[in-house]
Amino acid sequence: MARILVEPSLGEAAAVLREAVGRGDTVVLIAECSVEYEGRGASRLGDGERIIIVKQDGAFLVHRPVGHSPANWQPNTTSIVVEEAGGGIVITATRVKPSREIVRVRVTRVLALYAGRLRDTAEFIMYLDEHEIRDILYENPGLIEPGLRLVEKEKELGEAGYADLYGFDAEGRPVIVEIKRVTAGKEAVHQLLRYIDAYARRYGVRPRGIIVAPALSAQALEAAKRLGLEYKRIDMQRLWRMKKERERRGGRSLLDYLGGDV
Amino acid sequence: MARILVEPSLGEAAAVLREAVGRGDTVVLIAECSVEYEGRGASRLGDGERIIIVKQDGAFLVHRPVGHSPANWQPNTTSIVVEEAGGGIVITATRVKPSREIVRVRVTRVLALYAGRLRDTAEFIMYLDEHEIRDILYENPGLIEPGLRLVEKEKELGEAGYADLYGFDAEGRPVIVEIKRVTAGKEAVHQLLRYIDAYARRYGVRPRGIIVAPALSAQALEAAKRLGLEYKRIDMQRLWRMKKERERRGGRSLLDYLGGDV
DNA sequence: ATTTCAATGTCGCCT
DNA sequence: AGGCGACGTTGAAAT
Repeated sequence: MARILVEPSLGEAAAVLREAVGRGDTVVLIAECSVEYEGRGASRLGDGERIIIVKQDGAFLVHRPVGHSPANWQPNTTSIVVEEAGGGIVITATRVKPSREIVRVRVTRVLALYAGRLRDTAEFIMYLDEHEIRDILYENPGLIEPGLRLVEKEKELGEAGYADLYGFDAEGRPVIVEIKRVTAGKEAVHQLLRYIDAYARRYGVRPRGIIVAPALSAQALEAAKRLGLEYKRIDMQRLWRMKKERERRGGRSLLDYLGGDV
Repeated sequence: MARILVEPSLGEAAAVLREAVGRGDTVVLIAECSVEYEGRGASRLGDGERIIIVKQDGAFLVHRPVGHSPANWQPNTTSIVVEEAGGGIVITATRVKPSREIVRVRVTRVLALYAGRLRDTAEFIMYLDEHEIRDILYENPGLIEPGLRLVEKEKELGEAGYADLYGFDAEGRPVIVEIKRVTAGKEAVHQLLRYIDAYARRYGVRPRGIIVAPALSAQALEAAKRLGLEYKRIDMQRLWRMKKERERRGGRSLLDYLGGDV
């Protein structure tokens, strides 16, 4: 059964907190606290009013009243210990695995507390990540260039890594494609260059290299030009609309909707 | 004044929620909901019990009862709109800035609601980030190599970027150092290579290149060897101890305490 | 278990 | 405002 406390005493809050954590329930605290972290790095955060969350799998979060990301956290906590010490509640979340890391929260006042088991079994579905974009382009090479024939996804190129797409253009020259779903920077250019070089070393032919992205930074464009690499702009919104259209109409090819270029 | 509601009606919750959001207060909802997102990507999440947070700067989070990261979120929301529709509350968090993005939550049942203004003005201090490590190494070049003399931090190398450290070894040869505070991969090797090449082009001398990191992946080590680059392992724990020694802050670290009590 | 790469990455710094 | 690189990045997939 869920428990909700409004401005409880620290002792009361500690008791409910300890029991809930022991049962593996979700706990949400609105509380004044300070936080220390030591592990890969180290941090200190003085007193303030925050949202503290202990999840059912031991995930631990301290959120300040502003900002998207937590001030401190612990992803897969091996142990969460609740103690009363020095007129406050001390919550210690310890993780050992990749490296030993500790988050310690000292709670000095509790404004509100929720403790209970949340039921959430729904499936989370994500659309149009890079993987899906690659698949769409692989099946519709005309979106990149007329006459392009793609023969491989994730082409292995030794220590250089894996090229997103590989194929041959209308004139039979090998083509390597690097896809970015957001504005590409120069690291994308250098990544593509590594693939090109690895390919050239292995096959003795320098392939064309094409960066496919919704945009390319000025410096990256400059670098690409200088290095003989190409850039093909792709409209993600349009790709998204085409995907939805295709799903709605029941599995027709994107090529059916190709008026001109993308 | 803070408001806390326990299993309120949807109308009651909506009213409080709307008012709190309008005032720019923090709102924490424990509620059954479904979530849709469309923007750079798109996602769907069916009904389940979750923690919904609206922060004072408009940051918006939907947390499932497990996992460290939010299922859906909105970092810097331009607008948050609360509506009652179809027997539920619809919260729409819209952002326009980098690209138009919408998160829409349909709340079907509210288990608990907190709304209030949280006061948190404390400073967050982060220790041992890459910047600080660079400074420590700059002042203690012997940690990298005996006889090393460092002359510049963040050495500008044109379009290649900025090398972390630059100096000369005991024999007077130029040295470029790339620092990674976690295990370095091959992108670190290639990054260093870019600096080396840029330096060689500009000064007509090929400098030594040293990757300083707590570890180097096998492939990266292979690549470094082949490319004539060097690797110097650095013990982050030791650096941390040196830093504390240097600052003479007094008081032992959390890890020391934990090491003792286990 | 390690390595690699994408991410609705976010965040901060700097131009 | 845009580019760039770090992050206690996290997370997932592949080796």
